Amino acid sequence: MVLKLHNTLWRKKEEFKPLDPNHVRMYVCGPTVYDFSHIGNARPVIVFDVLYRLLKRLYPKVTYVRNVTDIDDKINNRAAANNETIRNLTERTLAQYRADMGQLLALPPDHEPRATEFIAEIIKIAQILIGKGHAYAAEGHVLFNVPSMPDYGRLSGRNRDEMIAGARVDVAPFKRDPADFVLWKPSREDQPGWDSPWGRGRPGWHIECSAMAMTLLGETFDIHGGGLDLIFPHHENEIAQSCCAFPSDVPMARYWMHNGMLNFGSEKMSKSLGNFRTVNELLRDAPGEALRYYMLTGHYRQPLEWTNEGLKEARSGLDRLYQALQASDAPAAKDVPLSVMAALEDDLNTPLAISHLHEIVTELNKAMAPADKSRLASELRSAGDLMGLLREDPVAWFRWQPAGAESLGETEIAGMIQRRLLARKAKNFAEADRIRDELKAQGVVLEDTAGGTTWKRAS
RNA sequence: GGCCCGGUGGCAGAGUGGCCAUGCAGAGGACUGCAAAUCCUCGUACGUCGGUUCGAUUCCGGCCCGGGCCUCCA
Repeated sequence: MVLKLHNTLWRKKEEFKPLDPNHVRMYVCGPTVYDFSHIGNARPVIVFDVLYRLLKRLYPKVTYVRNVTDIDDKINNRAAANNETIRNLTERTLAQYRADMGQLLALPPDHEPRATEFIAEIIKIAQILIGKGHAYAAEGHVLFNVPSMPDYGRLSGRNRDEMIAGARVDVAPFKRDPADFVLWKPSREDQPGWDSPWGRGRPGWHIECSAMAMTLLGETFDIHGGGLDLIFPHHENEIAQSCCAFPSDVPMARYWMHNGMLNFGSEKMSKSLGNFRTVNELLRDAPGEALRYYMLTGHYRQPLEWTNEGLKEARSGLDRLYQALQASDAPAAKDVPLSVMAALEDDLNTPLAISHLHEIVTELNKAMAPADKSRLASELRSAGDLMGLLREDPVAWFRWQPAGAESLGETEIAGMIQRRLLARKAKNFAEADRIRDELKAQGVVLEDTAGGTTWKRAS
């Protein structure tokens, strides 16, 4: 099998061939740290985490970079509104982001560079671009001159004239061309800024990614990922900056991958529309793994509708997998089942991969021989590993409750189960059922099995 | 207005030129003191109108509907 990925550059799937088979390099646009991440923000994190895990399995070395934007006007405004320092806001938000993404079982990237640590490189690239005639300084700004790049618009498939025709943004008087965009802009005294050849200022939005990717991954690398909504202008402009500064026949990255949007009420979930649920609040409704599973039940390029019912279904689906896993504690197999591998290698078809997980479960549930059970359980764990699923202890999975929940303690439950056992032995089923009902009212469900009585918390 | 995506059974969501997705929910059955879990069975799914074809949900075209980008956005 070969890995096939959808490349936005040509809008089709193609075989993945790394520039260096011994070292795959991937860059994904990360968060602007000024507020809680909503579940839509988590989609690329989860999707590219699966890709990262897959690449690590297929290649000897993978370097995954996900940046942190810690210089931005939204940050400035929020810090002022909160009456806290910018540093405090960005540190606090980043810590929250890392905690949330960890709950979603996303591996930390190899590097999480911050824009503010790459100011020197940003200035350097701006200077190179000016030197090559692709950018110019004007009134304390440095602007990228779009007409200087003949094939600008290749990624997003739009040309300059269309953009200007549809542009709803005011054109600053110092722009030579309406499509020109900012590489560097001046800062007022009360705004964060760094000294530069053009005076005290700060970087524009797009250039930080060019600077960080170039520094950590090189002038060209394999995969650049992010949300569909970043194709234009963000990624288009990254390509413009990087390609004009460091000419190459590779448009910055060989493979440009974009995840679809999460919908909430059949509209794109977004901060500006206000129709979002933060990861943090959702973690009070369900385990992070359920959020992750839900995300992977849709193909990453398709829109995915986010609903409370959907989250419940995701939990039920995982319940089935964990239920089956209780048949054997055999460790993960070395090899991932072919069906699952093939699905993931086909442009990360996670919904198909999950359906194969369920097929393995059906087989496992039917298996009688212990050898078959342990083989299938270890296959299931192995496939789960590749997708960042099923690492929890099944018993713990079924006893999950939100942090800080006040409910019946385990010793109390054990005591009641003991009393019920005695009642059952005495054939006092009325009393036994009374205890069952009492526990059920507390959200505890009992299961009588051949091996004894176990309990779960109802979801 | 320009440029892109989509419309699959009650719901979610893959996929394919002719045969099975898968899960959740529902119905019936097996098992069970009860329950849970599990297994088995079931529901004539592919927006619409044409075209290509021996055959189309799958390919092509028109139409209708929905969404995204063009402005900060994952």
